[in-house]
Amino acid sequence: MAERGRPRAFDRDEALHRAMRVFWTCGYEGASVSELAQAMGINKPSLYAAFGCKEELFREAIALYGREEGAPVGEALAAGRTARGAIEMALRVNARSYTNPDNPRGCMVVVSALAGAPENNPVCRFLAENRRESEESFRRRVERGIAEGDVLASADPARVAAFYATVMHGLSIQARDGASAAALEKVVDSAMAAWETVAS
Amino acid sequence: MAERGRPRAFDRDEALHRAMRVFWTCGYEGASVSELAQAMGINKPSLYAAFGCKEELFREAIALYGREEGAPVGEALAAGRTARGAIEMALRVNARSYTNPDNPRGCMVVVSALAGAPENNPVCRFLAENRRESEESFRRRVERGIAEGDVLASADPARVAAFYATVMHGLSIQARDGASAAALEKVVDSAMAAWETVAS
DNA sequence: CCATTTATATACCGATAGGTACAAAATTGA
DNA sequence: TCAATTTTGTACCTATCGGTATATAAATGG
Repeated sequence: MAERGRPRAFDRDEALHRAMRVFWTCGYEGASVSELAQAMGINKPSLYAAFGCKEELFREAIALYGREEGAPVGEALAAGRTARGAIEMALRVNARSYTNPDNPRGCMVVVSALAGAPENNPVCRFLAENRRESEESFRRRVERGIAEGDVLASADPARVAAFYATVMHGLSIQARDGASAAALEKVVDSAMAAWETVAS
Repeated sequence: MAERGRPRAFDRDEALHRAMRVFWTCGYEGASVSELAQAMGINKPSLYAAFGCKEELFREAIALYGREEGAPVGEALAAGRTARGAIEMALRVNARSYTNPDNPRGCMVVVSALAGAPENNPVCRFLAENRRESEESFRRRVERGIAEGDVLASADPARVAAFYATVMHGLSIQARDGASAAALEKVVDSAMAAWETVAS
């Protein structure tokens, strides 16, 4: 069970956290491997030995981001007693996260690779798939609301999900552009005002 | 008045159009100067002689984008007889543009440099400023609506502008992720349903 | 026809990109 | 103690990055 060779001298999880912040700040293409290694406090061969390649490191960083910043959103969605309350809480959790002074601005899944060189298309598609899944989770929550009776049976779950996903993604841009937490909360207020019409 | 030396063998405007499409597709960092020159049908020295440097070429491309894709939005804003109608039309014009099969997906100002390497921060800030101006134009249109009596005097123009700017920016992400024109139009329907509450 | 001016294409610049070879160091099992 | 295994740091690889020197070609003014 014990490890055989020379033990790793750095904390893999801590290093991944630091890499995540660099990608979150600079984006996938804007973060160089040298810069990543420096921020992680290791040399490049250690980085490659532990994480494979730049793209694999990025995918692990996104997975970590999902666990740390995305999980509270999923919990809010699940915990809300109505679909409306759940989606509102999910948006508010995001609004706080996007403007948290301890974090880079906006959602890492939105800001780190919206466009890129042709050879990096897999990274862009990976993030797009990630965003699609967020919208899916909104849709499923609306479906659950219909099943539980807190959403009209005539509502179109896909339409509701598309609208609130659009607002959520837009919040990342506003956050990057310097909007305050209070400003984003007001945007959420506005978006929720459409609920009765959107989910009808 | 006549030009003195050897005449330029390419159409500067046509070349700028082609550069714009490359930046729009790949983003600022994802578009290499070699790739740009190839798409423009010229060699790199011609590119540098005509446009200065990569960043200047990008800024000219954004200006061209504003003239071609942005102008109809400004016209829609100005032409609408009410603030509500004007903003709705602006969003619909964008929804069409973002999903136009002849164009790359989404708004070039949103997708081409949301994050980047530290040395490219000026480009990111330039685009952020561009987006801020879009939001400003929404705000001014709401103020005009108050002055003309089609918006309640109690409305908060900044709040209305922030909400619709958020939706507009979110539309770019949805478009990049493959949403259809019809899907984006439905999102606009949903956003407009919030008007009475947001502008009150 | 010739000097001047500007654009062209080729070939190149130093710097950095992502990624790795290699030898020394640090651990384990025997 | 010693072979086997893994990590470490240095130094390096090729390819490409943004950008340019240079010589030639094509125009104008005189």
